[in-house]
Amino acid sequence: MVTLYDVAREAGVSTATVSRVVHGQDRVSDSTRLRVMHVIEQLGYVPDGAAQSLSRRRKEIIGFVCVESHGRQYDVEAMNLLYYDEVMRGVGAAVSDRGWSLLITYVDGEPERDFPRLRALSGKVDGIIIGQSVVPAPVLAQIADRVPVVVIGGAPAERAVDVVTADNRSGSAALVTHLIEVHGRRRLFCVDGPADVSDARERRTGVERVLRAHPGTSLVGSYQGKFSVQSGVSAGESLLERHGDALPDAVVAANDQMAIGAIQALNRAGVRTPQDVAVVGFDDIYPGGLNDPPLTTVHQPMRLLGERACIRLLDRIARPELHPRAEVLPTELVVRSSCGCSPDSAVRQPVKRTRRSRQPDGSATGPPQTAARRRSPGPADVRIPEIVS
Amino acid sequence: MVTLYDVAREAGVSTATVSRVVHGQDRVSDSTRLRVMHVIEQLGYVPDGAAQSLSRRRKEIIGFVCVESHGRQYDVEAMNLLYYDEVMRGVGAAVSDRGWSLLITYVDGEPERDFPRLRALSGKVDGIIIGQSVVPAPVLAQIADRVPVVVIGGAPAERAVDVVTADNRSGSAALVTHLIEVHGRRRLFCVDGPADVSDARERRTGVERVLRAHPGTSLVGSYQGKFSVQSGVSAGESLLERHGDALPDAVVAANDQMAIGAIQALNRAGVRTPQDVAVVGFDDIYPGGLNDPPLTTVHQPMRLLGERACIRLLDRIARPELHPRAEVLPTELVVRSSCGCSPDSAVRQPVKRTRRSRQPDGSATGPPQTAARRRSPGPADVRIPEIVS
DNA sequence: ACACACTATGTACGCGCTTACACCACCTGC
DNA sequence: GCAGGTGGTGTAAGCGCGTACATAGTGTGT
Repeated sequence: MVTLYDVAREAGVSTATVSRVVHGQDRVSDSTRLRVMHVIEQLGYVPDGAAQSLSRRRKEIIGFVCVESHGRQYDVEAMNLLYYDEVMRGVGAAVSDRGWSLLITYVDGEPERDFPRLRALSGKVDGIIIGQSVVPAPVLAQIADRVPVVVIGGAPAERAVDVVTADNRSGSAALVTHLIEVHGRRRLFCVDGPADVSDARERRTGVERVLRAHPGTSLVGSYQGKFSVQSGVSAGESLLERHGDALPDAVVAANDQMAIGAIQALNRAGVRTPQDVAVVGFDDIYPGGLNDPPLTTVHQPMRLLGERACIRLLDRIARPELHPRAEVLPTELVVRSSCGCSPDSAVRQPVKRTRRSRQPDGSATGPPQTAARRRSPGPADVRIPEIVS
Repeated sequence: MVTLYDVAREAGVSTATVSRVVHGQDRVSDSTRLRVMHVIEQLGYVPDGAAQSLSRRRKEIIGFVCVESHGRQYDVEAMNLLYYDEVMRGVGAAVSDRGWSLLITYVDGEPERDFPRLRALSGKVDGIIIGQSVVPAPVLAQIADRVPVVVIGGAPAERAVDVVTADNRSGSAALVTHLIEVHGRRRLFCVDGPADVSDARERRTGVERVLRAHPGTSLVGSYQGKFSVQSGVSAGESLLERHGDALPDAVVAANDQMAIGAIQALNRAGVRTPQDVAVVGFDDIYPGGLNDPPLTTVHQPMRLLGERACIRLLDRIARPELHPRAEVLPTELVVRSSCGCSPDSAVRQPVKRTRRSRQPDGSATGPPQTAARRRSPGPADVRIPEIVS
């Protein structure tokens, strides 16, 4: 292994000078610089990351905690992972823009294993990004006590850590408004997410609010799923069993996976989507557009979520005295066919904030600049046309 | 920040003893151990990763290089990433089983940016896993000169680095054999992958070998795509344009994305799959099963690929004197409907090695034990039934 | 009673790098 | 001619941890 000392000796300078050349900030005479650079090239010197971290007292690494459904359930749950993959890419992009690195840790929901893992992680990074409800709150608190933590998803004012989340409530409200006002749907069925996931609760709240504002509409029933395709299938079966005689005219699932599962179950029973029952999802994962029928859903800006979380985290690392904040990112309504719209009228429509949530620090965070700047061009900016259902 | 010294002072012992307690390997008296552990708990001590790495002369981190299509093309290419996400999860699982960590680096094909990034990466990890053709060979060679490197994918005997790959040739051969023998297809069209990706070349070779063995069959034409959905659409359009008067009866795409794209293009022109033209893919990415019609394809064991690559890498790190080897993992034929089979007869069938490839070290590597052990239960083990086309 | 083995613990150095500080040579202005 | 810069470079003290080696303490056999 080639070290700084080897380079220094070979170039006839001190280690300090080599270090200065490597980082190019301090003044070094041109002749010395050239000589040192030549030796570096020739010897193939690459600085040791561990030594740099130790010396700088900063590792320039951030940790990302990923959920991992192990073993048997893996295939069934596969799509659940799509969400985190997307977020991670956002984090990855933001991180490498700044020359930092990304350390991944997988947890599988087994506290015996997960806690030591996260604990060890906190000694290897300068900050951690984690999905909401990936680990229990007390564990999170212990970790957050050691290094800055940003939580992705969840209700804005939830915790004493930074939160970056999508505007779940407005998103599902927009979706239900579309079902009611454009397609005249009246009798809804909710496929909810797990009770301990506040994203899921927020989405349900959005539904209820719209229902309350529209006389003549009602919630026929609901089913609590687990965000998996399989639980969507179960939801569909439960729906058929309990309300087979008087089906609702729309199913609102708390995520795309469950919507896809529900469509499959209905389909098998001869109930057609969207003719008999409209079905909508949430998140806008990739396969949703490939589904038959293509899924109408709410786009959650997963990549941006990751980017913002990363930026927020780096900010906290640079200035630890800052108070935790929440940042709520806008969503988009993605109209495809499973709501009853014709395939031709596929559009994406930005969802406006229905109501500003209170922030932990009392301020109301608007959409960050990058939201608009980074949003992909094209369909997103198309105005919503007259939709013929 | 709480250090080893703080713990030692507080517990009234030396740092050596604390270190021994933390790692639990050397003998320490029970009373001392308990006292130290209590102090550790109380102070919330977590060892500093950088210091450990430096001191041990081993970072216990492995690097994974991920491709990242930036900007505009992002949405279109999205599915391309599914492959690496899956592989990465395999690597992640193997890595954390052993208590090591995973450091992710994204490259975007811009050598100016990529090379310094990889160079820096090599100073932060003990070894690197990278997809074939992610970076040019010379760059790879430079990196491999510094730390052990395992390449995922590619022809077995390709390089002076370790390779872990799926049996592309046998896989595509099995697919084409199925099309010919079960469905009586005779006139094929190939949608190839990029010329510099040897996975793609291998698949094409598999097709040709089967064609040669079956008199009366022929290759009507081919199109060179880029592995993206969009290029699959282009392939379909090109096919219609050039062979519209006498369509082939089957399209063999080098990956699922292009197969999906081709189906879309054919569909728009009123050509039905599989009635008019059968279309098959390769890889078995998740959305393929959701496609309309569900895609017949070859399952590439992406997760296992990641696991094996990781194990191989750790082996190389532990014993650097080992020679590079290639490991070829078996594939499975996944029969769904796009080949012409009925939806009910969906099966997965292990693909046997058609011919052993020569290995760099002269040995012929059979499927590793874990291949069979880890393969998910259920459909994979079902015998292939009589298929009615 | 003494040499020896064995266990429990402490001392101190090195891992490779950064950086505060010291130093030297040379220049400027009075 | 000399104080006071200023630019270029070297010296050396850590950063937090692991561990080889030294040491103290406690048996064991003769």
